[in-house]
Amino acid sequence: MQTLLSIITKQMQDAFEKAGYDKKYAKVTLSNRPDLCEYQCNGAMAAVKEYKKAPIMIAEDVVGQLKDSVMFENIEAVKPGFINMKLMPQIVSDFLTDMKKTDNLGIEQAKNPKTIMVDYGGPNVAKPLHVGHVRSAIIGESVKRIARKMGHQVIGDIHLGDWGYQMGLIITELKKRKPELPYFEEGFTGDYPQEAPFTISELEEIYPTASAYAKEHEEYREEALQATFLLQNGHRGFTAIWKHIMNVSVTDLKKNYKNLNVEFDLWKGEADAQAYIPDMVERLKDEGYAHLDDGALVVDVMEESDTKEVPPCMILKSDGAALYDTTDLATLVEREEKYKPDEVIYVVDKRQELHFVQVFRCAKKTGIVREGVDLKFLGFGTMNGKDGKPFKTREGGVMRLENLIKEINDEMYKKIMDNRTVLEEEGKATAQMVGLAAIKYGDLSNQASKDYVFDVDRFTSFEGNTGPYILYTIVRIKSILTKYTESGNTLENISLLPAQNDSEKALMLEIAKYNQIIETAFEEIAPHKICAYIYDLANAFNKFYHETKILSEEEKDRQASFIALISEAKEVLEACIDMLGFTAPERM
RNA sequence: GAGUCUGUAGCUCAGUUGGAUAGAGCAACGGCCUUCUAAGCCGUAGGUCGAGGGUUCGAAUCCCCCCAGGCUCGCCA
Repeated sequence: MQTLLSIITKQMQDAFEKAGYDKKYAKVTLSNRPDLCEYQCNGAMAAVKEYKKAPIMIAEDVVGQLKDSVMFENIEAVKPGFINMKLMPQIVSDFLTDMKKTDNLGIEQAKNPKTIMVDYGGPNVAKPLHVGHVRSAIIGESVKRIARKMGHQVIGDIHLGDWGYQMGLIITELKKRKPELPYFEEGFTGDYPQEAPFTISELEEIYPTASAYAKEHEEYREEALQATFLLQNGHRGFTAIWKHIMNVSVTDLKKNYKNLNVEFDLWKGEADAQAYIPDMVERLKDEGYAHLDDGALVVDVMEESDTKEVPPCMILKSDGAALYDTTDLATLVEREEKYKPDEVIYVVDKRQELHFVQVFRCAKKTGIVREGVDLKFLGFGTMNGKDGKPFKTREGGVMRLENLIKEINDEMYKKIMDNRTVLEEEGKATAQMVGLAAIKYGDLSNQASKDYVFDVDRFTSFEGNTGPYILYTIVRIKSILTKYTESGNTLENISLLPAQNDSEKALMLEIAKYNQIIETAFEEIAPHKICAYIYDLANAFNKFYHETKILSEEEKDRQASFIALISEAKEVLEACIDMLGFTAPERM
């Protein structure tokens, strides 16, 4: 259904035209002076140049056309030329009633659904997830859910880093430790063991050890590079090890992402792109896009409008090896072939922007993607500690995601047990839900592209603009609804009456913004706008809650209307947090 | 050096794309629980929107120039 804003704008456009002005000036916005009005139009001032009239006169002409409209409780032209509007309570309550009747709380489904791929710029296997991975997962998950809510088909791909030098390092270190394993036996033709020769915790230790050792020892490094080369060229034993690494890692990653309530449709990685590289390289050469420069095979991607030097996109190193430009391009080849996406959104660290500029230009220039495919870079900022520097543990190491989550959950559990008397089991489960909300809301409420400060103390304090505050609001509503039905009432067939006071109307107006907000959040790929919205909505509810005694209301129709109202508020809040990627408990 | 992003209350952040008196939260101070969860609500205080210039009826927002900081700048990913 239409947004409330567009319904009002339509009225305003008619009024502008009837009054003899161009309707392009009839843009209506939310009021920035809630003390004066609910909606405003500033078009009269913009129209001054064209009509050479005082803005207040234009505004009055327009208002004259709307004086008798059933839509407005009050509409007036003010000082320089503002048009201030207050809606009839009936209009607002009717809008909410209509909204409730739709499947999606009024969100218009895309007429031509797009296929959108979300690339999470994947973590490397064999390395534990750390805080750096959390943003990509959280933001990507939310972007995915928002797009789905709008009716698009979305495919999330974790895009693992599973095909580089790191693999060679692990193989080399494993050979050093357990040379007797059959993977290292020349000419071995039997079956390799089913079971991996390491556990996840061993794997997580092997990689950093090997990496550090290689920096100090030249011949070890050479061996690792050689192992990488052999793996990439199909060495049987190494491929078997690689599969073990993948199995062990992916199992562990799945567990971790599950704790974050993050899901991927595809668990593809760089290795999957490998098969597409040779043909792609051949084609780029044959069709004259690629040329040799300093021994490396590159595609120029400079454009005339560039104010700086944009380095060419590098397809093959001078030793003939592929690198990450290559992999990302080959991945696009694969995606074109299998999924034909209309849009690909890369949710990766903003420091990789130049790399993606190169890849996008190269993909378009060489026809790797079809004409019109929208390649988007959603770069996110660094998660910093209180000192403003990249987030570290107290000891100065990299904070593992697992530990971060545990720290938050423990803190939460303590708080819950202090505040309420709940069973241990329920306390634990609630702590997880609230902890996740704290982390995700803390992240998503900032603009993705900016660095932000992850302050554990602040996030676990749970006052003010936080995820737990939102959950708390939902829990309050649930509690009332439960009590209402327990005393023999039903939630069926209750109807919403026009608001009788300011806080009730304010709550209705907030709820009514929902479809508008989600549309904007989708278009701008801006989950933080949803956070800002539900914070306002929660505030509006809590104010209403404070002023209105619902369960003791004696007039039954009025009470039912209150129930219908808060129930709809709950639906909107829950739909929003679902798009942010967390859920609310029954109690907290 | 070049490019790019950022700079808003003591701290952490918004600011509806040029509108009215720049808003929240935390921290500080004061008030509200025999009544639906006080993780809440109400109030006080806190600002030269980094500095300066320009564009116009009107600028945190657009342009120019400085200042400070972050990040990036071909064979790592």
